[in-house]
This record gives sequence, structure tokens and C-alpha cells, in this order.
Amino acid sequence: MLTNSRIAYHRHDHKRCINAALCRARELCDARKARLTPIRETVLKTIWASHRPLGAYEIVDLMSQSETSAHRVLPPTVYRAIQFLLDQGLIHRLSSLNAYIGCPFPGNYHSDFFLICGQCGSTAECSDDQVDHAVKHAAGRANFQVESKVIEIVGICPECQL
Amino acid sequence: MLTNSRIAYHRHDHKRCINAALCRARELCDARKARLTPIRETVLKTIWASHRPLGAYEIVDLMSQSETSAHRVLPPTVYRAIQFLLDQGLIHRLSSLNAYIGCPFPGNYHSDFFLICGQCGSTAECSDDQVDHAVKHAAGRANFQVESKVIEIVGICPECQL
DNA sequence: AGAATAAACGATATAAAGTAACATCTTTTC
DNA sequence: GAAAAGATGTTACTTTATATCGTTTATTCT
Repeated sequence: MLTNSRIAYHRHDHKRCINAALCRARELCDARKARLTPIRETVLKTIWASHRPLGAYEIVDLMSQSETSAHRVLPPTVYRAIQFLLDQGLIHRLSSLNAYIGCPFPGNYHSDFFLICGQCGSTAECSDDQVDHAVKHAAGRANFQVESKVIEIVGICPECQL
Repeated sequence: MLTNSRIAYHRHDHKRCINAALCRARELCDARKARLTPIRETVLKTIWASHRPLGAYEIVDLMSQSETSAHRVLPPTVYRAIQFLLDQGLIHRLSSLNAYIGCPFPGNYHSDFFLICGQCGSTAECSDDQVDHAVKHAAGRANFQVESKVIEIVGICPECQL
């Protein structure tokens, strides 16, 4: 099972998460000749500010408040950056929250699901063959051909159980 | 595996689906002393018009166009009925579509997931212990305690594969 | 039956999430 | 360095959902 739950749900130096995410994003975009512009990078950085999914308008507000941007950032600007980051697999959308979260392992193919803590909001991404297989098997029994899945689990993270 | 995929994805007398759903709804609400008012029943019936999930505003439009209602039905009216039906487990919300679908087996506890045909839109509900177990197991490895899940699979239904 | 209470509904306004369209500016390509 | 492609700024708008308040309908209790 591939997951960042050990990091996301425990004390850690989050700057390293941010740095790693930005580095990998630059690498990936470079390799793909996709343009990680300042705006896009700022949106990615803003999303990576924590392990809690962020709504698009929260990103708008955070970016507008920041010193770096002179004038208010507008929704289409953020949504365009979000779309780019989604296309590049650098972030994911959580349908059940209308929110976005950074992908901890972009580039590698992974069919992922999310563990969303209902208490603190921290969300980990997981990729597990058994879950994948169970879903595909169940769908197969209905002769249903799987193309994509949304799996979002709400519960209590290890820290919030204490 | 509990599922209505055999029905939803194949020719069938859909009136029976509607009748069955309304009957079970009446029974359940009766047993629980919950009030299945005319509006609520109409919303449920409208949702059950097909096996395709319906957006709240589609319900608003359909109900407004119908002869039975003299004046335009307003969003809060529909949303209140939707909330009631969700509370009673008579319908489900599909987060990835912002849409609502009738539950084919209300009353029985079931941890369900959905098979959404990307082509025709028809959606079946499934409940499968193996999927359930795989998810719980994967979450457990992250010491995450599952409370609820959203599992929505998009793909091609048996009919649309032909 | 009739008052008191609770539940449901009507209506207006507004919040929250997301997009269309078009003008402008910047980068890349040839 | 001109043409084309890509990114951003700006305005307006669509879609989804909810808050609020006044009114009506149903239930309960005596």
C-alpha cells in the first residue's frame, strides 16, 4: 500500500513536504514541457500549506491576502491553475468536500483513495491493490467496465483518536 | 453482493421500480412515524423516474412543469424534501455529480457504492463485503477509523458495451 | 373540541462553487 | 521579428445550496 498517512497524520517538518512537492512539480512539468508559471506554482504552494483539503475560494482568499500579490486574485485565475494542476496530476479534487489537495506522489500511476479525518480535516492519500481489485471484481460481477473511481473515506485519524 | 445492476442496466418494467420504491417508502415512514408528505413523495417519485441521478434543479424544473403543481416549485422546497429523503435513507447523494438517486433497498443497512455509466448515465447501487473489507483493512493499516465512505465508480454499463 | 406545540411549507434573498467569453499580454516557434 | 500559441485579467453569469422569516398544517394534550 502506497500512502502518505504516516506523515500526514503525525508531527513532521511540513516545510519538507512543501519543498518536495514543489521540486517534483518542477521536475515533472519540465520533463513534460508543461509551464509551471508563477501563478500555478503559488496555487500549488497554497494547497500544500497543510494536509487539509482547500476550497477554491479559500485559495482565492489566501492568495489575495498574501503580500506577494498586489491586487486581488480572481476565481477564474485560480480555477485555471487548479485545472492545470489537476491535468498534471499534481493535485486531486475531493468531490465530497469540493476541495483540492496536493498529490504526495505525482507521476507514478496510482489509483488512489483518500482518508479524510472528520475531526482535524487532515487527509491522506492511499493506493492499494486490494481495494482496487475488490472494486474491479465487484463491478465485473455486474459486467460493468471501470474507468475511474472516486473513493473518499471519512473517519478519525490516528492523532484524533488519542 | 447486493445490487440492482441486473435491473438498472437492462430492459425492465420501470413502473414496478417506481411502485416498489414508493411502497417501501410509505412502509418505512409509517413504521418510523416520519411524515411522507405529498411534496416529499412527489420528489421521491421524480427521482425514481429513471435510474439516472437527478440534480436538485432538474427536480425543481420537472416538478414545476408537471400539471399537478399549480405554481412553480422553489429550490428550498425541493432541498427540504431531499434532506428528508436522505435522512430516511430513501435516496442517496452522488457527490461526484451533485445529483440524487433513489435507493433500491432502503431500510436494510448497507454500505454502498455506485456504478455510474459514463455513457447513458444509468447508475446501479452495490453493497459488497469484500470492497467494504478491503477499504476497512487499508484504512486500518494507517490506523484510521472508518466512519463513512463515498465510493463512486464511473465506467461503461453492460448495455453500453454492446 | 380547542388551545398549545411542533412540523412543514412559501417566499425572498443570498451564499458558495464553478464557468463562459473576450480582451490583453507573454512566450514560443519559425 | 512576425505569427501563433499559451496564459492572464476582467466582467458577467450559471449552477448548487442555504439562511431567514412569516404562514400554514398537523399533532398532542387536556
